[in-house]
Amino acid sequence: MRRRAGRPSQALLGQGQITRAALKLVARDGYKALTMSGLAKSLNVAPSALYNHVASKQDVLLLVEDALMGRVDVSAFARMPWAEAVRLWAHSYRDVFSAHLPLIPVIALLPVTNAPQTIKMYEAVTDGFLRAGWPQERIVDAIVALESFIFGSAYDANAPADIFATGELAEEAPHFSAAVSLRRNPAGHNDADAAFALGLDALVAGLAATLAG
Amino acid sequence: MRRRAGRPSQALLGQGQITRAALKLVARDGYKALTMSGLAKSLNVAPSALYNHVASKQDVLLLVEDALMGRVDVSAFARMPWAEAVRLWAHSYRDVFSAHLPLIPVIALLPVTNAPQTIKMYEAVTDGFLRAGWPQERIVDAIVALESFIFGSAYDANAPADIFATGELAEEAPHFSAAVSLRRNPAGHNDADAAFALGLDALVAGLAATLAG
DNA sequence: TCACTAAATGAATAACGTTCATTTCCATTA
DNA sequence: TAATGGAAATGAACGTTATTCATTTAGTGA
Repeated sequence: MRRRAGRPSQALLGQGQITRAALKLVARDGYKALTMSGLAKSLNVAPSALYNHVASKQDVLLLVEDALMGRVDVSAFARMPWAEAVRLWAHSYRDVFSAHLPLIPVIALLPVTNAPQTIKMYEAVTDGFLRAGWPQERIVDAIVALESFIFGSAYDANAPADIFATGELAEEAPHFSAAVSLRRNPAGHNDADAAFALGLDALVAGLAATLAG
Repeated sequence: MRRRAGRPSQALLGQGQITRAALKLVARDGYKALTMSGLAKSLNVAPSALYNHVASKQDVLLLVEDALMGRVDVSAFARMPWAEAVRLWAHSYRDVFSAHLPLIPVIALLPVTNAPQTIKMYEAVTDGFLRAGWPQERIVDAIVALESFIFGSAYDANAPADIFATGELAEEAPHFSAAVSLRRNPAGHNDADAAFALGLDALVAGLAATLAG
């Protein structure tokens, strides 16, 4: 299904073009606007034409997902101690997908086969774990644990500020309501960032202790 | 919008009935089958009749979500030390929503107002944290961090076994591929459970250290 | 020039959530 | 008893959605 090399004219569509158009569409109008019709229109093409290059809309989401994985910064693993590198990677990972929540089920549930950027990222992270002395057989579990936290935190980063407002039922949950109203964080940090930092520090410290023990 | 008390016959629909029917439908045929038409049919009613008791399908999901929150076991907080209670609660929480992935965006993004079971759960958890000596102003962040990990782990629990199969690109990620193939866990535990246990232990230990420090 | 093929088209379909005018049926009031 | 009011059910309709299919277009190689 790859496109031939020597085909100068009439080369309208391709997976690359579709991916770029989808990214642009999502950046401008969000995922609600990422429809096959809208995508086709942005490429000046009929919706059905997309199906010559892509098997389904899921396929489009996979292409977009892999492209975004290339934006996750793994460079810290090559130049920093493990704990600090994990923190920087996790922050970058969360920030990228906070703006792409609908992709999280795709990442979390679909095989990485044929997702080169995704595999590349995992390789860089694995390298960092190996250099830190992690035993091969625990590395994937550790990465999965960190990823689970990151995905959940990406959701949390998009939660409205009043998500824990108890409303009329406040009297039935006095301790929780009090804890919610006392939740105040350092200037410049919103609630989601504080919870993310707290959990990430705990997770990294706990994993380091596991490795040492 | 509450139903009157003395209305014996003709009492066809109500939020309670809708919630129960939706839970039954999902348990039998999954979330793909939870459509307004299917839900109405299971209640022997026209689809439009549902809108007399519910504003939207989102509303139905909210009702289901709150009902499920009642199934999360928080009893350990009343009878066990903090670390062990958190572990049991987290396991129960993950297990409940592993079978209800489509609800995770709903839980993570929508206010808890008018979700009594949800608020009840948070109150029980908050109580447990208070008894363990946590300062009020950190409790919500700690719960949010744990929840983020739990939601992500619920996704992971539904991932196919071959999710990390690198396929044709294995040569470009040798270290990762090796780590994936060495990922083997004790009998009776699948991969997702091992990663969940590893991360949960690390998170709990790390949070305990934060509290102590 | 002629076939072959990749790729675009436009019409069509089924399923979805949702709206709305209308009707039904019960409980209350006159 | 008869009339009234209102909650709730109906069935038809609408606008989107992803996806399919037969058909046409146009460029390439023989």
